[in-house]
Amino acid sequence: MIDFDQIDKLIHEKGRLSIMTLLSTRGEWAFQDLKTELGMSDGNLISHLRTLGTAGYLKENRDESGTRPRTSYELTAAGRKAFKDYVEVLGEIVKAAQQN
Amino acid sequence: MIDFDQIDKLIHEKGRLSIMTLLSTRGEWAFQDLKTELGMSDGNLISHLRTLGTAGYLKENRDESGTRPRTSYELTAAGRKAFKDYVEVLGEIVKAAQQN
DNA sequence: ATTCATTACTTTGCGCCACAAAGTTTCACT
DNA sequence: AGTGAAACTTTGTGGCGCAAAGTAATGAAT
Repeated sequence: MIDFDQIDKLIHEKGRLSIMTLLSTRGEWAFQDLKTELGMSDGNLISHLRTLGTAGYLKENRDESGTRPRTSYELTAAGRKAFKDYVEVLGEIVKAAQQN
Repeated sequence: MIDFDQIDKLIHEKGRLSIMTLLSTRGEWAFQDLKTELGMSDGNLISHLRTLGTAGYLKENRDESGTRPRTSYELTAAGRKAFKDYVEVLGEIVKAAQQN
């Protein structure tokens, strides 16, 4: 049987799942780009980013050099690993569902 | 891009996802069997079943013939369809994640 | 020069809901 | 008769997703 308990609750949520997926497919994302791409409100987005950051799944890179500060985000090694493990479970579910 | 908005929130939750997966792979499940298999508390399990039932994703079959009542659950056509759609999105995420 | 808009966030607050614990009822066994 | 367990149901609470409003700092318009 699939071990549903090993589903990472931090990742298994629409908002954070979409963030993790984006970050896993492209190296770095600026806050505004994430917001535009995902259509999330500022508050919602930052709270999810903070949750993932606290978990050690991503790190923020604040760029003060330009005229405006720009914060961008990328996955840490731990984040990449956690996402990989999570996706593995998804794969099992997909496989199980196809056998009916 | 993957359309995360089409992720069905009713299904996208550990407890209900595990229920839907079980029901999709085998025809009928009794309450007790689900409980044993998933290791969920009675209250949690029934509340999820109720949520899925209200959504029209499953129907309960109450069997009064035996010495004790036994309620078992199975997916409706709508439930099967919803789960199929949900799994499709999962498949896209898995595919996207493998391309890094 | 000063208002207005926009970027780039942060803080606050509400409302829902996952989950467990406790309650209920019906049967079985001694 | 009394204990125990199966088969649920109800209740309560803590946590969290989400949006709306707030803040600060820059840039454009008049």
